[in-house]
Amino acid sequence: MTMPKRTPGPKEAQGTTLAILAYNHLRCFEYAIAAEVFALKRPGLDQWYRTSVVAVEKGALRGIAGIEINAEKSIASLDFAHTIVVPGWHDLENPAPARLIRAIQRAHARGARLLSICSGSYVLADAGLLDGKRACTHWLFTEQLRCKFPKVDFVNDVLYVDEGNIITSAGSASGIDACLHLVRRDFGAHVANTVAKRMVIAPHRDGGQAQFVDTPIRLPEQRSAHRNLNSTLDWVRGKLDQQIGVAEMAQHALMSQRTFLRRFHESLGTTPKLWLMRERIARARMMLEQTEASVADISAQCGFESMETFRVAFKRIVGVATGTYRQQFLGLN
DNA sequence: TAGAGGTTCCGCCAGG
DNA sequence: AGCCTGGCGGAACCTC
Repeated sequence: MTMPKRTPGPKEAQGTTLAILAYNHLRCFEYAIAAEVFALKRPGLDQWYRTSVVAVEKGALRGIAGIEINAEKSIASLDFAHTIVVPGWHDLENPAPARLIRAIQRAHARGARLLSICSGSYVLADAGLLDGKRACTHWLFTEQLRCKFPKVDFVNDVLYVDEGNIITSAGSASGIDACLHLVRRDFGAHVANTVAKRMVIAPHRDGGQAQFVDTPIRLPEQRSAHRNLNSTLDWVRGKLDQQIGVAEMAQHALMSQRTFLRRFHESLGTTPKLWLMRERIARARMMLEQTEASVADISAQCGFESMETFRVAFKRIVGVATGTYRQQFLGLN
């Protein structure tokens, strides 16, 4: 995943009208991801998205595998949506209808946010909204879309790309990561974690889809290495307040440092240091949201050697300063 | 902001 | 021959 260019924080949730597009040949899994995250009632929360399904074509819509969808709203309602979710488009040779493209362009022009899942980025690229921006799509389609839209910087080593008002996600399930990212932006890490917990998934995955491309079946000894790695990650998570180096992690995983780095990258698509930094920052976000601890205390409890290091790392990864982040979160409640 | 010192990452290569 | 592992060295990065 990439660093968000802009992380406006929970205040952004003031505009919570969200539209999920539905069309014939709809990819139901991606549609269901958005419905599960955004449309499900969250009784414990004061604020949540007001979600509706918007039909691109008239009449009952047919998703893949024979599912029929009767959407309550039409394209005209997109003019009132603060956020529009575009599930995977069914056919890269067959562009989205001009009415939809125009509605999406209008929405973007007035500042609405767009989130695409999988090949949904084709629709956004076709609308010209990704020109000059980084974006991603399913790794199967990356080359095709690069040729079709040379002005778009399609990357294939991430789960999603946050370009502020436009978020594009990679292959199908990475839509979950992108949707949770948006929830995190709007309502904070605690709410995003709660949603993830209810869905029984990890609140945040590191690495990209590169790790899923042509991955061979693991040999028994590799599975054993994978188990060691998981156990080491749990071990590290249990002592985030302490200084841990790659050498110690490798020792715990019963591997040489060099092999540990290889296994780590194969499994998580990132480096131990970067992973550890994100784990520390994730804990810091939770503490900023849920406790009144000082920044100095949080810095120490999250394993940062100095407050300065903590502040710089937090700003780099989250996009805003610690104080601003806390203020924005408290301002929501 | 610059620079020193430490750490991490990765390409290369030899050995099993 | 092909694959995996681990050591080495240098570049890049981080921290103070």
